[in-house]
Amino acid sequence: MNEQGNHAEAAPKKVTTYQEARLQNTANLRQLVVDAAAIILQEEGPEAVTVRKVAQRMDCSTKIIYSLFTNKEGLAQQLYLDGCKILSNEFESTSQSEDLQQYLLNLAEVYWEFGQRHTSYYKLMFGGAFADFKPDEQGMKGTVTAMRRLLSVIVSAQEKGLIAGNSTPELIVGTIWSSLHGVIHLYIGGHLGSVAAAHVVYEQTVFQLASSLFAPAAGSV
Amino acid sequence: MNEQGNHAEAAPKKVTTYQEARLQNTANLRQLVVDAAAIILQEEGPEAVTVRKVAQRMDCSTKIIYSLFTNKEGLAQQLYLDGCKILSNEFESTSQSEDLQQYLLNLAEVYWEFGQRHTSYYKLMFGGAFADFKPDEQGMKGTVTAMRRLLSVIVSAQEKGLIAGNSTPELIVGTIWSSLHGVIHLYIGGHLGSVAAAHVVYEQTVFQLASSLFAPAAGSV
DNA sequence: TTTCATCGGGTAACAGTGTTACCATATAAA
DNA sequence: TTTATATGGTAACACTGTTACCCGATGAAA
Repeated sequence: MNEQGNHAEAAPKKVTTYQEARLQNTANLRQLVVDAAAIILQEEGPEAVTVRKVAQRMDCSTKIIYSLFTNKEGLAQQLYLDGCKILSNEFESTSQSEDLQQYLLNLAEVYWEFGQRHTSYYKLMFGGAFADFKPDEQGMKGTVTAMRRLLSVIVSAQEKGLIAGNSTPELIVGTIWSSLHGVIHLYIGGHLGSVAAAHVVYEQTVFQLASSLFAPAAGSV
Repeated sequence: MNEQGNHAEAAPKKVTTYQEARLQNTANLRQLVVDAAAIILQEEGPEAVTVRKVAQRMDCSTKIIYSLFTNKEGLAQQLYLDGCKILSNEFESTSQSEDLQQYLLNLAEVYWEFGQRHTSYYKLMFGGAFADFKPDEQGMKGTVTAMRRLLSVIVSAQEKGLIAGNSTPELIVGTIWSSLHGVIHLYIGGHLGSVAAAHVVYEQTVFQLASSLFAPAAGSV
C-alpha cells in the first residue's frame, strides 16, 4: 500500500519522518512525534491533532506513538510543556522597564499576543480544547516557570512598597493571570465579538488591574 | 431487538420517552430531546452528550433528533440557551442591596455558585467543551439577557456618580464578566489547585474589581 | 374498499476517532 | 545456523457524527 520502499525521492531536507529516523538511528523519536503533532496543531487546530494523523505525517503506524506516549493525553501533556516554553520565551524577551507598572503592562500585552499568535497552543493549554485535559505535575511546573516574570514583577513591587495589602505574590499573580485569561478565552469562545472589541476589554481589564494593584496607599497624590 | 412493543410495563411516571410522546401526540418533542440531553449533560458531563446516547434515553432513533435539530451543534445551542436561563434565574433571585458595591459582590458570588453547581453547563457554555462551539445570534441574546442584572448595577452606579471614568457600562460588564470567568475557567481546567485555593483567587479578583470600579474619584476620603 | 403516493422513522452504513490484540518480520543471542 | 526477543504494521473493537436507504403506516384518490 505505502510506496515508501524507494526513499530515494523522499524529502531531501530534514529528518521529519519516522522512516528517515530509523535509517539514521536517530534517538529522539519522541521529539519527532511532538514536532509532527505541533505542526498539525498550529496548521489545523487542536481538534485536528489525532493519533492517526500524526502517524501519517511521520509515515509510521500509530504503534510508534503509543510506544512513546502512554496515550493521546501524554502527547498533549508534552505539547502543553512546549507551549509553556514558547510563552516563557516571549515573556523573557519582553522589554523590561524601571517603572514596574509599565513592565506589568508590557507583560500583559505579550500575553495577549501569545493568545493571538499561538491560538492553537492557547486552546490546547488553557482553552479546554481537549476533553478533560488537565496539566500534570510537570505541566504545572512548566506553567509556574512560564509565569516567572509576572511573579518577579509583583515581588519587586511589593519590596518597593508599591503594592498595598498583604496578599502573597502568588495569589496576586493568580488574579492577574485569571483576569487576562478570562478576556482571551471569552474572545476565543466567540463571546466578545471582534478582535478589536475584545482588545478594548483587555486593555480596560489591564488598566483596572494595574490601578487596583498599584493604588496609592491611603491618600497620596 | 428492542422489546418496546409491550409498553405496558414502561415508565408509569412522566412522559420522557419518544414512544410515550408519540402515543399521546405530544407536540413538544423538541423539548423532550433537550431534556434528555440536559440530564446526560448534568449527570455525565459535556463529553458524554452524544446523539446516540440522547436517542437511547428517548428510546428512539437518531433520526428523530436530526429531524428536530440541524446537527449536534444545534442541540448544543439550545442547551446553551437553557444554561443562560438558569444563570439568569439565579441572578434575578440574588438579594439586592442599596449598597451597589455590595450588590455587585452578591452577583459575583452567585456567578461563582453557578459555575460550581452547574459545572457541566458552564463547560458547555463558556468552557470550550464542545469543539469549535460558538453561541449563535440567539445565544448571544441569551447571554446579554442573563447578564442584565450585572449591567443594571453598573448603570445605576454610573448614574449615582459612583464610578469614575467614562467607559460604557457594556465595556465595564465585559471586564467584570471576563475576570470572573477567568478564575472559574482556570479552576475548571485544573490550573488553580483546590476549590478553596480557587475561591481565594476569586475573592481577591472580585475585591480588586470592586475597589477599582468604585474607587473614590480623585482624593475623597 | 382498494389502490396509490407520500412521508415519518428505523437500520445500517460511511468515515472518522482512541486504543489494542494479533501476527509477521527483523534483529540479537546462542 | 538456529533460536529468542523485540519491534512494528494490520486489522480489529468500540465508539463518534451523519446520512442513504428502505420499510411500513397513514393519508388521499378512485
